[in-house]
Formats: sequence, structure tokens, C-alpha cells
Amino acid sequence: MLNTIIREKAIIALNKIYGITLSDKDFQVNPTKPEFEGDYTIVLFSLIKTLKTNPEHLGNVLGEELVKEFPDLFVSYNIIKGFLNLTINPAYLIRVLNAHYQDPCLGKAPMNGQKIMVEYSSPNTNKPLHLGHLRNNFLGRSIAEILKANGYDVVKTCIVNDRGIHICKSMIAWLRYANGATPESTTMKGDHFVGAYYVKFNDAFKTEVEQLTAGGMDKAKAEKEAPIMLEAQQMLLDWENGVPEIISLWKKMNSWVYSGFDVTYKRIGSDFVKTYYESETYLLGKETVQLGLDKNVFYKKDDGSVWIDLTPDGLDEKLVLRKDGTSVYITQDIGLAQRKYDEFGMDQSIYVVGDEQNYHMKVLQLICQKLALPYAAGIHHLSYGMVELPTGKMKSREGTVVDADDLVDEMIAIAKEHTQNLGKVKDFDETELVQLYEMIGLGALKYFLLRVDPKKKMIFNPEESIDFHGSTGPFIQYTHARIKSILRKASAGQSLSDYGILEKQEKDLLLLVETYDQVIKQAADALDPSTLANYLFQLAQNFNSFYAAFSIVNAETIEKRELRLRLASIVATILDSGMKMLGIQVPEKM
RNA sequence: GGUCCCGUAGCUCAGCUGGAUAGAGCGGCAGCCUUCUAAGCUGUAGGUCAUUGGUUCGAAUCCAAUCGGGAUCACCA
Repeated sequence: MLNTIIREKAIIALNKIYGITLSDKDFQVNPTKPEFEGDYTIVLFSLIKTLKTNPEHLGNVLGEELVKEFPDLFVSYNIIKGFLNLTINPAYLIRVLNAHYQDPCLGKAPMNGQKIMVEYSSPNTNKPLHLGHLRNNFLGRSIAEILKANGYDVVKTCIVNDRGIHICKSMIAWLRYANGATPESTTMKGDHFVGAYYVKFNDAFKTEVEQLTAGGMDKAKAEKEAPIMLEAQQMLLDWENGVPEIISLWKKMNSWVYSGFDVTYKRIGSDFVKTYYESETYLLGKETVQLGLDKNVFYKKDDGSVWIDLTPDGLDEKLVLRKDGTSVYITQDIGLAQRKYDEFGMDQSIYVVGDEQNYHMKVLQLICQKLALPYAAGIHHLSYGMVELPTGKMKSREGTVVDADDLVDEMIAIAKEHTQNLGKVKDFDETELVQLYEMIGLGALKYFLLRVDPKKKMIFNPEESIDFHGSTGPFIQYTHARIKSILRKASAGQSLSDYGILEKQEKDLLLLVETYDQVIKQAADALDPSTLANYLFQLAQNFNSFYAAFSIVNAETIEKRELRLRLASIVATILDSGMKMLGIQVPEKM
């Protein structure tokens, strides 16, 4: 916010001095480097050409004017080379502190009347969730919360891939090998149960292919003609034709998976306003295809298939309807986009989808644009990179997939062990302890996955696991608990008239606190929770340095004590609200 | 082959809408608990920002080429 204010004031000052109206793009305002005196720096180089002067002179004139005209903002300035360093008036920072130290809505923008949909998670019903899904879920949930804080009316949705050959594979394997076993009879979580049969299918398939190739068939042919694969393909046809036994088996196995997902979702904190199922949407989109033909955006080939030519946009020709009139992936997505718009009428729509689908998402956006659909411009792809293991990619066939439930369990177990070793929670009862372990374990996991720029692929090392020190969720949680501990002993609320001279650590903290709303806005604009995650770490780190350097409760004077209590209070508020936007709870004690 | 993304300390990552001597965390080394929670703090070592060229007052940041890694270009989803 100060950054914006400084730009505004500089524009006013320059207009007054030179009679030229500049925009905030004509010059830069940055935080001053620590080795120089000052808090914010105006970079003068870009201005000297238009203003026909030299940096030294410009700096003096501008600095003089700013300090003279806005004494409540600036107390002094200095010029080093082409940099005008401004020192912010502590009174300004104190005013911000006083206005917000008890403000639970700090940093949040008022409702802006815009509705925005965030679609994320998109699980398949043939296997349990894994580490990659966790990144997706945490990103989706977090960006939804960040958008809420920016004043959007957010609708969280999920599209479940509940049909297709992969589900049939689990079904075939269950029919062949289960002897009527169920999740109940085996006391397995439903999604894991079904996932186990998916694995069984692949094992059986592999064996059959080996037998066929041993008999002299070439591999490609064997993979097509393996009996179990033929069965699965037949089952998909039966499913599409609505054969009652198949539909009923499909419903039964999916219900097992959903009850498993429910447990996981509840644990990691997912709440969708609306869940779409592909079995209900896979036939959609044909009307839109007709619209595309009418508008000559699409064209029909002799065999009856429908295409769009995206070569002018640097892409390829893309099929949108098969020659037999059935939908493909993109057709469904076009149809689903229309349905979502019909149902919710949102202004924007964010798809949290892995970067392996960048091309697909680009095609979807282009098609919607060319059809001039009203929601076309509002489609955004929050693209994220894969989570890889030090050994490379996760592969279900090689058993190197990190299971979501296992990982969460493990994180909580580590949190428990760690907490018990520290022995600080003797006054907690059993329920509180369980809550605390979950909070810390999940906090570590969520923070770990959210602190990295979404678009980059990231490496997860299960051996070294996730640390509880340094740039981690527990570090921030701990800082919060520390502050709360102080505030239980002494709370802010006395009068604060003369705060004395601000110590460096105090001022640095205030300057950082002051940028919170800007951070939230940036995170939303860039669809990037990592911006917020890194800010919260920096804030916690700064607070800890301040905490180590000064006493709060036993401050030198009553005024200092009050100031520091308010400072601690506002930092706690930000840590709490910021972490919540990352989907992470923050404890009162730990 | 076309398109897109990535390459910064031993490891994991910030910084990238161009600004001053490139920052954190982990790990290493050396310190700090009779005072508000040591899941913390302080100090220290560690870099040819993949390479080369260009743009300019100034490049980790922008442009081009090259080298490395990845994704994608299905009448699969």
C-alpha cells in the first residue's frame, strides 16, 4: 500500500514541479536495500530523460518537495547515485498499527460483486488420491480463499472422472478375483480397496501379454488382444449401453471410492459447492459443436467428423466430434463450461489443472473465444507442475506413488513424536493433542506444497521427509503460538500516545505488516499462493528476531510495552488469517 | 520435428512488470535458555544466476542462439 501511495505522491510532486503528468509505470518504487538509509526508494534514472535533468538535481527537488508537502509520510531523504531513498514517518506506521491491530478483516477487500469459479481436485474413481492430487487440492482450496479475501464471491467445484476404461479395469479385476469381497469385509478404505483391483488388473494384463508374446505374438498385438483387456473394452460398451448389471456394479464400486474420498477430503479440508460427474457430462457439448458449425468456426470432414483449425494460432487442427457423432475430451469440456455458466453465471472461471494439460486448456480457451461465448475471456488456467520423487516421476505401475492418506498419516505421526519429545503440552487433554498433531502435520505438508511457485515442478524427498524447522508450516504456527502465549499474559489496549523512537526491528516489522494487503492482492492476481506463503515466513522470521532482541511484557516503558503488544497482536492476526488462506490452521499453544 | 515450461549456493527454493554489493531455509562450522515458548535467535563459510551474443546509463530479470532437463502435439481421458 505504501508503495502505491508513494507513487501517487511522487506523481503529484513531479506534476507540481515540472508540470508533467506521469503514470506509475514511468518509474519504480522499491523497498530500500538494507545497507542504505531509508525505507523506500524511488529509482530516478528512468525519469531524467523526460524531465531533462540529472539524477542528483531531480532527487533533491523531488525529495525536498515530498518531505515538505507530505510530512506525515516522509521525514527525510537521501540520494545515492540515482536512487532517492525516503525515510517513512514512524507516525504513519503507528497509525496503521493502531487502526488494525484488533482488526480480524485486516488485508481483506470488500466484496467486488464478481463471481468466480474455482474447479480443482478432479479425482479418478479407480484409485486413491496421491501426492500430486494433494498439490492440486491445496492449490485450489488456497486460491479460492485468497480470491475470497480479495472480494470475490467464490464457487468451488470439482469434476470427478467416474467413467471410462480405467474404471472398467477395476471392475473386471474385482469380478475375476474378489469372490465378493468388499471394503467392509476386508476393513479397507473404499478407494484403496478399488485401487487394489486396478493394480490386480494391470498385473493380470501383464501376465497375459507375456503369455501371448511367448506364443509368438508381437507385443503391440498382444496388448490389444489380451483377454482381460477385451473384457474391459466390452464392459465399457456395456456401460454405455446401460446394461443393468454393469451399471449396478459401477455404482457399487464408485460408492466405495466416494466413501473413501470423503474421509480424505474431510481430513485435508475440501468443501465443494458443486461436484460434477463425468458420467453426467460426457455427452455434453454437441449443441455447442452445432453452434460452431453454424458460425463456421468448426468444419465437417467428408467422413462426418467435426474439426477446428487452430493453425493460425500456432496450434494444430483439433477434432471436436468423432465421425460417429460421439464426444471427445474437448467436447465434454466445452459442454461442461457451458453448463457451469448456465448454472452459476460466473464472471471468471479458474481451472486448477496440471501443466501436462497446458495444450488442452489453451485449445479450450481458444475455442470458447472463437465461438464468442460470454465466459470465454474469464477462463484462466492455474497450471501447476508435477511433484517428483528424487528417483524421478511417480509411477503407479512401479509402486513409487506416494499415497495421500499414507503421507498424511505419516506427517501427523511425525508431528506427534516431535511434539512429545519437546514436552511442552503437558496441560493438553487427549482431544486437544490429537487436534494439535493434525494441525502441525497437515500444516507442514500443506506449507511444503504451497511455498513453491505452482508452475514449477517440485521434488519431494520422502527420506528426508518434511522438516519442522526453518521455512515450514510449523515454524509459522510456532511463532503464532508464541505470540498468543504472550497475549494471554498481557493484552494490548492501554493508551498509546508517545511510543518513543522505533527500534529497527520494530520498524521493519511494521513496514512488512503494512504490505499485507498488497501481498494478498498479488497472490490473487498471479493465482499464486506461494507469494503469500513466503511472505508469512518472512513475517514470522522478522517477528522472531524482534522477539529475541527485545522484551515485550517487560519493555523499558509502558508505552513501549503497549506498542510491542499491539505489534505482536497484529502479527498474530496476519499469521492466522494468512495461514487460513493457505488452508492451514494455527494453534494457540504448541 | 512444432509448441510450451524449467536451469540461481552441496540440497530445496525466493528474487524475474530491468536498478545499488544476488537472498532464505536445510545441511556444515561457532555461539545463545536462572527473564515473554530454543519447533527459536545470532554469527560464519558457501555463487561464472547453464553458455554465448545482443538491447542500455544499468541484465539473474528483456531478446536471440546454443547446451541440458521436462511436458505436449490421440477419433484416450
